[in-house]
Amino acid sequence: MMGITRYTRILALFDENRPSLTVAEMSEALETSASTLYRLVREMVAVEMLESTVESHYRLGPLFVEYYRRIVLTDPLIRSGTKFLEPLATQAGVACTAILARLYGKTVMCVAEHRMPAATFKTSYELGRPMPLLRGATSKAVLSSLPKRNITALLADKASEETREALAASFAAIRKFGFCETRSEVDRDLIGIAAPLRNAELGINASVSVIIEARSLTTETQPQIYTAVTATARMIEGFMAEQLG
Amino acid sequence: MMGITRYTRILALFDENRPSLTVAEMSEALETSASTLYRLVREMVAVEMLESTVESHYRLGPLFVEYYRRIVLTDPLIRSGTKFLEPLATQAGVACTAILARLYGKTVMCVAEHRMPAATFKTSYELGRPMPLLRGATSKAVLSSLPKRNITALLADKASEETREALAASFAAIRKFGFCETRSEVDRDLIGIAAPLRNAELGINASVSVIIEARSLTTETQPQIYTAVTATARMIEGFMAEQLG
DNA sequence: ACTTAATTACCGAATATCGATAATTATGGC
DNA sequence: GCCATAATTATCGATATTCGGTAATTAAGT
Repeated sequence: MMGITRYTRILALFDENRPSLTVAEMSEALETSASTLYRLVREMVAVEMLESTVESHYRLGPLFVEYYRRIVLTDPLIRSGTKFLEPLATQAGVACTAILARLYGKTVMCVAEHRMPAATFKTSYELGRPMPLLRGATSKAVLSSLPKRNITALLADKASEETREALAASFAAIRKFGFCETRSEVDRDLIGIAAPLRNAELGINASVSVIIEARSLTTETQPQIYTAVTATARMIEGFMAEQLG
Repeated sequence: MMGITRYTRILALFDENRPSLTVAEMSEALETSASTLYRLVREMVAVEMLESTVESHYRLGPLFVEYYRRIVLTDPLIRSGTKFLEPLATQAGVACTAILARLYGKTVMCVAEHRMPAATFKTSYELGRPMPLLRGATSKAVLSSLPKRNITALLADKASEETREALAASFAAIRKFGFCETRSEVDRDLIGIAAPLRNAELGINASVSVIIEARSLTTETQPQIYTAVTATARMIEGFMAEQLG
């Protein structure tokens, strides 16, 4: 075993379906001696990546809440964009969830969201959940504004020649119209409408989107939603630029 | 250098005042060779604890957003309690911030909050920020419901003999009345009103509080606030107990 | 394209890790 | 509160990894 993966292998065991584990369970899952795991777990508890709880189980610890807070306080996109999500949802004029997502290394992730009480449907885009790169308006809008070489690097192992060309065409369309709309690409009967958002100086490639039910999109609501999304994107970009100082 | 602290020392450099650093800056701050730091940073970028950004700076990465999500989805307290914060704030009937905090190892930390739009004042209790153990209604309420031996262990190195006795008395009072009220102990001219909250089977020791401005607490508003806080605590405990299955 | 800075590769000495076993400390049941 | 049992920590030698200096490579800015 080597490096930081000693620890991240352990962390990866904890998720929605497995909120807590014993050392014996980790030992089994990772095929590593209990002796070693007790030592690693002890280190992780000391730095609060894990916490010891009842019945010799361990859980994720407060370090993650603390560093999430640090990200919220320091990330230029989150700082500039979060406050516009509620107004965007209102302006859209239909039951929707407004989200802010960004490219983070090789994944697109939702970093802030505002769910209207009326938006009762369930979306896959959830705060902190890594999303597919090539499906959904949110992801496509992010990629569309990337320099070509970054796109090729990202897609190198992901897409065939033809899908790559299809994607290039759709990215060109997004750049032309200023937004992207997809239907049922991520969740059945849901539509995503997203506008790209970037700041080259800060190295941020992102998008702002609204997710609505397919039946909410009519010739009447359409223009209002498109305008709201693209206008919000420009606004957030403006605020990010101000933050440079 | 040894163990996990190799990595956490680096993470600790990132905060509100230092959103991003170069390897040279880390090298300076940690008195470690750039050669070593480049290797460690590379590992951390690979697991998304850090992300590489413009001008050879590095930032905190998406792993923390992802694991924060996992905590939100799995922590019994957060799952049971968050939805009661908004009703609590409304029931309190004055401009307030409602928070859910818990003992996490050796620190009390706010794990969920609901700020009323009318609550314009600034509080030190913020999501993810470690709080002092011995000051403020929120922390005291958490400690008051702890078994005596745990309290002594926690206070071992923190308090003198006399403060320990004073604390023991205040904890007894909290247990008797079911809630705790402090004034200007954490933030000047702010009052915290907190009720303890625990579930022994889940090993959770927590509290639910409202923070208000001192002038909001009158003989008229008082009973309503006390009732709302203590009733909410009972309710959340009930929901946590249900989650055991 | 060219210059400079950033990042990775390489390598020997020093150090930490692994995991089996033994010792200690919590924990749960009376 | 005491005892049995499980959980956790300590020990230790062989082995693998880390450190950091320097060289090679890659990326960035002009």
